[in-house]
Amino acid sequence: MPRRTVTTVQVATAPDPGRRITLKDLARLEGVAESTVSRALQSDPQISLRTQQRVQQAAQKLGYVPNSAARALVMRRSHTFGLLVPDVTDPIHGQMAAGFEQEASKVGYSVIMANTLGDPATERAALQVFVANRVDGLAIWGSLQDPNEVVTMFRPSPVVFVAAENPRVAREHLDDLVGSIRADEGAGVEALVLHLVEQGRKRFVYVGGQHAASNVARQAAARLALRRAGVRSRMAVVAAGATGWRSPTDLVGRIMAKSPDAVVCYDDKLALGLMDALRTAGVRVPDEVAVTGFDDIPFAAVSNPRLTTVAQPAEEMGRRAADMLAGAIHDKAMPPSELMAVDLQVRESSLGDPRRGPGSMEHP
Amino acid sequence: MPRRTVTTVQVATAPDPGRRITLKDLARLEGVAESTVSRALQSDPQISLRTQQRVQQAAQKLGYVPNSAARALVMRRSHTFGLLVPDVTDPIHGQMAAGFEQEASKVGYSVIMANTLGDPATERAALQVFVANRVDGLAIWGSLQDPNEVVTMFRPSPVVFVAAENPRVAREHLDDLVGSIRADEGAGVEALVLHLVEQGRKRFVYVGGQHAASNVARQAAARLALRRAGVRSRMAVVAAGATGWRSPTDLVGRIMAKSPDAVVCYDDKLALGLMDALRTAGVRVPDEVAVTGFDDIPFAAVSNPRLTTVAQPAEEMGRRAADMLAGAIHDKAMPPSELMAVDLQVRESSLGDPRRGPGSMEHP
DNA sequence: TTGTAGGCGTTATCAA
DNA sequence: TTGATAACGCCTACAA
Repeated sequence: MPRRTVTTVQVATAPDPGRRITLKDLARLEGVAESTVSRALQSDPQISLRTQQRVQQAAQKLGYVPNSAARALVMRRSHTFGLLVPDVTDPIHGQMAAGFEQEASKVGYSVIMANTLGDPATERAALQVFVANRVDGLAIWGSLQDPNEVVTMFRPSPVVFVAAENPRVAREHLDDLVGSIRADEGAGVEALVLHLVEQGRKRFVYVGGQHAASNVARQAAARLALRRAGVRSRMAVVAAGATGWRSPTDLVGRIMAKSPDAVVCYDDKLALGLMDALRTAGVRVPDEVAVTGFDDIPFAAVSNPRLTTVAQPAEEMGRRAADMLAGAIHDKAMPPSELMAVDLQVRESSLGDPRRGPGSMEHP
Repeated sequence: MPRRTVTTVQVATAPDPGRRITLKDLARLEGVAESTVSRALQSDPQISLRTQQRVQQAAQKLGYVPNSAARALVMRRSHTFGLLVPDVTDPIHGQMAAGFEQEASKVGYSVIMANTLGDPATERAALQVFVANRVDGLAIWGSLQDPNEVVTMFRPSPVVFVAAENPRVAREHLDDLVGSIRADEGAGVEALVLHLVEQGRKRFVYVGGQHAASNVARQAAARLALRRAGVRSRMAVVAAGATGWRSPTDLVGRIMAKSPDAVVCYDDKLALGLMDALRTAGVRVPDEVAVTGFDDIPFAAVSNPRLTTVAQPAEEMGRRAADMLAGAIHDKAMPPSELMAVDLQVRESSLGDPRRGPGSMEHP
């Protein structure tokens, strides 16, 4: 390769290669004090406009990026939120995480995310990491831990429990550093059950998921709604355990043993998997049994048959969580609880009257 | 409430309420030097076992958690990875994120996550946050930015591009701070096309997604495979744009205008949405047209008909990304590129020979 | 309008 | 085996 005349601009006091430029470097290079640089970068009006511009331009040119660890240390603010979810693989958690991250970054916070995978030890470890990082706020979707402990652990940072139908959160009204954001599961399940009853369904099976708290809530709500609707026959309950993603073939037997005409599932994943298993078993949905879900993940709208479900505004809930945290940090207080409206999505999987034979919906 | 005898252990020099206990507090309380505490907590063998235990117990009891900002500052290590994904709402990205986070935390790193939502400005902002946080490594799924710039920006921290069929990444072989993890899309698409051809399919339409690079790659691979398989008729291409989640009804017309008997979709989301739209339009899958996806998200296995697709090991790819970063930090070098095997999942949506009328699969 | 100095909570290098 | 002490990079009184 031929030699060329190269004009290399050697920076005066070139910092170690690989070392990132610091505020001090900038100060030295511009011949001003560190504090001046710091203030100039914050556009502090007590610094002359000329200096501000000069410094800012230099910073720009040299690619200066403030070190947030240093800043966090002195400001006692990490500008970071923690986010604890059971499993981002689940679309509903993904949506929540996306909404949370989006809003957080909009209001100036970055987010450290952790998956618990339903493991208490993992969750404890994650919480530890969050305090080590001195997160300014924490959002938890379906904690396994005792909320009291968590809040105490993070005091004085605010904590918001999302989708927490956890009675402990609601009841104990800890202090104004705890918030909770819930979807109105009761109303959702009631609307769902009413719809099914209107369609002539009578023999209900509830298929439970693994999330203890909200599972219990939905199940209880279903039972209550049935009583209110005047359905006399007892609702059967089948536990799905930790399965619930792919076809839960083994469930079909247990469910069909109850000879139901409506199967209310804990969530959409479970319902979609179940519909697949039912198809394999030769059980027609909705003609023989109606199947419903909860969440309204995107796939519920395109399954065959399309899934009747209760839409939970997961993304919005994530956004609100971030907002609440930011608000709490600013105002030093938080609304203890927020209830989000849910929305019944009636689709093919629950339509048609079982008494009148095959439903009117086509789903070739 | 009756008064009770309460035994309150008043800590000697109680720190400000709300202030977290520091190493200095611990030192004062235990009557030793800060450095001793620091070493004791690290189980430094040059500290007597007795002191180690004493300090560790005190730390435990007082709930001391080291401040990672302070540590990061002095260690010049944040023990943090950055993760940039287009959209965690997408199961395939969620899986990748989950795998990445899981492995990262296993090897001692926490992860700051950012969604770009396909917006270049958002991506730039996120990258800025990552350098501000001095992440020790960065994983990017499908960057919009110029890889060169990104790597320069983060030097000397390693960067790995995941699922990057980005020619710039592959070609330029920047330095040993860049890695790339790709699924073998070419092989996957080829297997897929061959399977379709074997089933007697002849008239192909490729439906493209929005991710420029890998979309082009899959499309080219499909065309090549067809040629190799000796199919003479030209493969038509339809662009799906940014839609692709819910039923892309408008696509159906454009696709069916080509009167295909096989529709190869960019990914599963698109394929599942399309199958729904086809059903609405009265087009039978797979009898009239076969439909295939890419990714093998969980829902592909339970759709009706179940979706033939190419399984991409997203979670594993996420884990490998974290491993590569950790390895690179340790060894100061990185494998430039890693190719992961994909796996053709033949399911109902592509079965049956269109020449022999309705396929043998039932999907009521 | 700008500079000086102290400290945020750790780790690491010296001495003792 | 343990203690002082100086960084790490930044912010903010307080001086000048």
